[in-house]
Amino acid sequence: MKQPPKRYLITSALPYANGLKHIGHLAGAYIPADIYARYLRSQKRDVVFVCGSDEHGTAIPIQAMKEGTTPQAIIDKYHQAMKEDFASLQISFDIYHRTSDPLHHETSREFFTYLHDRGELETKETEQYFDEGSQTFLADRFIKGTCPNCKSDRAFGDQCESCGATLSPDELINPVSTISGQAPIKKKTSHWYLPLAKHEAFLRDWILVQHKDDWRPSVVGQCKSWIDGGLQSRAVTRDLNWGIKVPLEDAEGKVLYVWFDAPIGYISATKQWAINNNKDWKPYWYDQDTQLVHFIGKDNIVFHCIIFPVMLKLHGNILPTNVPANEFLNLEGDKMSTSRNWKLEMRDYIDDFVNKENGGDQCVDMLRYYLTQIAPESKDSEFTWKGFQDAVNSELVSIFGNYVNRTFVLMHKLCQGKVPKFDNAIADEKDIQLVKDIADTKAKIEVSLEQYKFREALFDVIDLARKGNKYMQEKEPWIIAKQVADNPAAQQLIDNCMFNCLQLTANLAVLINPFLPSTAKKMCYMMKVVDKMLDWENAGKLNLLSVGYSLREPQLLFRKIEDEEIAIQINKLKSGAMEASPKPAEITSSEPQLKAEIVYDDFGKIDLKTGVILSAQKVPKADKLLQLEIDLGFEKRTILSGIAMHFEPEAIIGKQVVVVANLAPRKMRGIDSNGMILMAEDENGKLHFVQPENVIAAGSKVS
RNA sequence: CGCGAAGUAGAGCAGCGGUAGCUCGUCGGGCUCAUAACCCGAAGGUCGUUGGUUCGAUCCCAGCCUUCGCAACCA
Repeated sequence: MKQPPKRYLITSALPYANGLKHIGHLAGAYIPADIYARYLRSQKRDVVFVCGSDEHGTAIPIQAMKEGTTPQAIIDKYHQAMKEDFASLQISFDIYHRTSDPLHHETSREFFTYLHDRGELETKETEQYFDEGSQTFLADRFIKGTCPNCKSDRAFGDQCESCGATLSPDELINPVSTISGQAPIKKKTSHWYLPLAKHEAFLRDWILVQHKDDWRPSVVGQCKSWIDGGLQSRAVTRDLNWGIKVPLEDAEGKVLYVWFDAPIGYISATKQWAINNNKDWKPYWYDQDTQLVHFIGKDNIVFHCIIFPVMLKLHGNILPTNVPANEFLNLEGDKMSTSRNWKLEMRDYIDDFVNKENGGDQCVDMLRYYLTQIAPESKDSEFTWKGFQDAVNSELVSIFGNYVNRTFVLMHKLCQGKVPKFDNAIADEKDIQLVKDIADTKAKIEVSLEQYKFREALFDVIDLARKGNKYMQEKEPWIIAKQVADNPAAQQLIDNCMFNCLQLTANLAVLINPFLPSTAKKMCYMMKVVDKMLDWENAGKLNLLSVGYSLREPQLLFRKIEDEEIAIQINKLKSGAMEASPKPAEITSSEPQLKAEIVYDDFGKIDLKTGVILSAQKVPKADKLLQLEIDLGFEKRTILSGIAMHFEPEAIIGKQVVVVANLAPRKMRGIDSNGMILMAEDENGKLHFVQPENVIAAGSKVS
């Protein structure tokens, strides 16, 4: 067995301060990290658990524009809100910092300067859109235009809002600055880049060889994919006036790119924590005997496994020991989405459950329980309200809560509310087995947690309660109680059983503590023991409650979730999504989406001809494209059409079509396309050929 | 298209070369200390698909299909 490391540094992904976070974030990066941190603390390990708000980047000023306020107001608002939500859900950060803090700015600038001075960064000059009105370079998101794909005018420099296509600013037709409304000009700008390719050998060895077996397969797999795909240099600066100023003389108007400064936030958070607690932060980032673990979602793998480690290596820091990235959590059968309002925010749950009269800490633990139980550790998983109800009612309440409750009730009834004596002389196999089960469970949980298998570990805790229920059922002390009047010696059988049941209850408190801290606390209260009993080393012991010690009356650990409650939630989710989704029928009726009026001459420029499809085949390396051979009567030509998703190549041979015959040739996927086929799209997005009513000669004029 | 991950009972997952397991749900029985609960039992799967390697494959190999993801807002 390896020696445990001297200290642990645990990080959760820095949440971006442009909105509230949902339960997917919670399940992916915060609850697992919190469980891990609490587990290590209960073992008295040296552990620091850091997080904070990520407050730079283009999206913050955009959110400010949306809300009609300043970027500073936005980050203040969301930083505060997120901090509160995490506290409500008892995520036990040792510090929740923020990247707008001066200490972080200073740390990031030092980091950049360190790499820059050692020549680890390169500069490149590129042309980017520049808005003369506001005298700023435009981030992708600040450029609006017509989508080359669907012709909608709701396209931005990064993505089309209408068809969802990923775009680059250069692809936009008629780009316009969203700041000034003017057309932007191209202007040269230079930026600093991190040349990742130089570190390929290091990454290969470190990830694909050294961590081949102890990192999650999906993490290693993705890294391999990126490394094999060729590592591109990545810009570490941007032209923006929101962020950390680049600490160089000739860098006016440039800031560090948000992904560069955000992970450094882990370091500055550690520094701030050290200041607050009079500690030294350096060993946590420089001493090889520190275990650094990043808890993130799968979308963040590239930053935490490739880019940030390269930065850390160049800067002389330690590298992460593991990056247990989680997959995604879906909600009631669909992906979570802010724009479609299909989501459950942490705040919603807090308001609807935790802050309700029958809520409180038990509801925090219920959510922590369910989210851990369905954590998307190896593949995407799904949150459903019915699943939440089932998990709480049939596992937390019926198995765990009920075990504790029946133990307490019985102890008060049959043992005068005191911890009875255990007589070894009459111990039987079942007693021995129970003791063994406790020790085994502890060992099993330790193994699971060391491997970041939280779901399995939690299952084993509940399973131990299940075994407790079974033990009690088999011992039937309530039956034996009826014999005591005739045979006083039988009381010892009851005492033995209740002694074990009570010690098991104490053990359950220790084991459940990392997962459901409030529940563990409540159990301590009932057992009249101090929180120190929850130290991990106490798991497996059978003397946690002393003989003769009188315990409190039981209180229920969890309440049931009623059908109405989940019905309300499901309704809320669905009606929220309805409001967010634009109703297609209304749009078409209220604002007929017509383009600007044209004159006949404009139309006359278009030469439409009928044609017949002679052959069709899929274009390699393209999802949507079919390569068509069209007979136009006077000539045959090759036309590419983006209809592969709708038609099988074989099925459309011989079809009549209408072709824009004088469209300028355009190269797609290396093949020249000479014209365009007219298609009609129905309300379902399905495509239909536009064709003459009867079969007519190829090459006929259409007007 | 390519790359990564995943496809096992109604749901959620485990197994990863030797005649399919767990939890929840369903059905039946038992019990009654307990938040109408707990305990026991049963039903339910041609382990995505097609080939191959093997004495033997859910597990190894190859092809295919489906789902999710794939670098600059996003766990």
